[in-house]
Amino acid sequence: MPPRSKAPISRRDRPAKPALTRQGIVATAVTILRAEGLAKVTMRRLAKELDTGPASLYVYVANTDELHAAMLDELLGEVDLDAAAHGGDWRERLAGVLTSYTFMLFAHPELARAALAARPSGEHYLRLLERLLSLLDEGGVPPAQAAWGVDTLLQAATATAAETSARAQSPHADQEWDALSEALHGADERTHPHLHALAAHLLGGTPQQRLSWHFRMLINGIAHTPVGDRAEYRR
Amino acid sequence: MPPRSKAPISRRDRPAKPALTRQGIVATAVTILRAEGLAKVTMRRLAKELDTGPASLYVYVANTDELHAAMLDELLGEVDLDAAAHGGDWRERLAGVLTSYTFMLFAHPELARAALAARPSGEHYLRLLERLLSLLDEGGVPPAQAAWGVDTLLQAATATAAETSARAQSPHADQEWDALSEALHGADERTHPHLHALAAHLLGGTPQQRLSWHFRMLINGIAHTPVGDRAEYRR
DNA sequence: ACCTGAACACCGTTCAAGT
DNA sequence: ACCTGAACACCGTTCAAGT
Repeated sequence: MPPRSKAPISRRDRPAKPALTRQGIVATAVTILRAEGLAKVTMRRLAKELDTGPASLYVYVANTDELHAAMLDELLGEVDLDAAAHGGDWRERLAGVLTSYTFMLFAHPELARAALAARPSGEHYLRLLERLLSLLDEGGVPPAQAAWGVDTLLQAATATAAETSARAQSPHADQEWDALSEALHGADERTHPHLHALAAHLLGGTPQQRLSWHFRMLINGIAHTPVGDRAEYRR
Repeated sequence: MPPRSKAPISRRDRPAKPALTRQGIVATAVTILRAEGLAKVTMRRLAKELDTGPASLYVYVANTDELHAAMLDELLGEVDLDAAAHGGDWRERLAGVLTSYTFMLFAHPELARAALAARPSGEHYLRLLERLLSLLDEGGVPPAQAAWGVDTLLQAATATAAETSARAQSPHADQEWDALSEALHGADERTHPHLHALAAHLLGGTPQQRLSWHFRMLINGIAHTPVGDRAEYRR
């Protein structure tokens, strides 16, 4: 508890200004994120919201990247760790948790990009890791593979959200996708035979279908690829 | 060839200012990137380098993200498409190309983050896609799996570079990694049994070992996971 | 130790006006 | 059509000085 304030009475006409805390800063940042998006969560704006100057924030937060990581951990609290728990096998439940994680990032998409730069290390992140590891353990996946595997699972989910978000956001992103689509459909059969033949497959499928295949594919790969120096492939 | 200039002679004391072109803009951007990093590649700085105002660039480039994508395609020309071609099987050669791609991004790490937001669609990108598809075809991977698979392979490589880059860059990044390391090693055995047991595995391995396993794992997964609505897992 | 005002050194993008 | 000066509306971070 802080000592009783010695501030002069002349401060009386403002509502009691709450003391700055790391928690309060992060909570306010998340509020702005939900209401106006990550672009508006700047040190200056945050300071204004907290009725102080930007310099004051640096007592509690090292820099913008660290702030983003802390915000992500806060949001990780929303992830449903028991998604698809209804009697499916471990793989379905694992995919369910990952899908819940991905959808959370879809809802706050700009944060996904930031998440690749600065991974969170807060309690919600640890809880998520623990849950993923327990599901892999349940499936009998060897510990070394499981440990490296969770990293790749979260990376895939985060990167997918980061990609999808960017496209959904800017009005220019559509044009870029069109450019790729046109390039693939117009691929020269002689110089790029595979692109030419697979254009439809490359661009096909709904985001949901591709995400679902992606998780299944990773789970298969993780379960069947031993850690070790020598390259070992199945079959 | 442009028409002979009608500019008045009074312009004589400057070295002939080259006409703006998209190619020239991207080339200059890459030069600044190599010399000073992506943070210095701003519209204003680029304009100054090209002896014009920032507004002029918007005739050729829609926005900063699009510029980044074009720069990445330029750098993609450096990727060795025949890496590890010395008689290894298709999987080793595939991993070799992906490693070459990843190392290129390690050298220009900030661009990797940007690459997730705006995928390139230039000739070098198409060449890379074509090569990856041909190797998967050589391995007999079914077309639908190969098409979705290349996306995940490039995503994994790009995301890995984006993560690694951020850590290598900021002086604060070390502290963040330490925070995660400490959190994992200090995980409570009762509440987080798997984290506690696997802390060493989670943090272990060299980046090279993990990357190599990652690619092997993906190749296994892609080769053995059929596309389809029903969840199908091996074994 | 914690907090702050002010400053430093910049940004991306738009738009009306020119050629 | 292409190009531009100027403006709009901002940034992150540091630091000396205060309490």
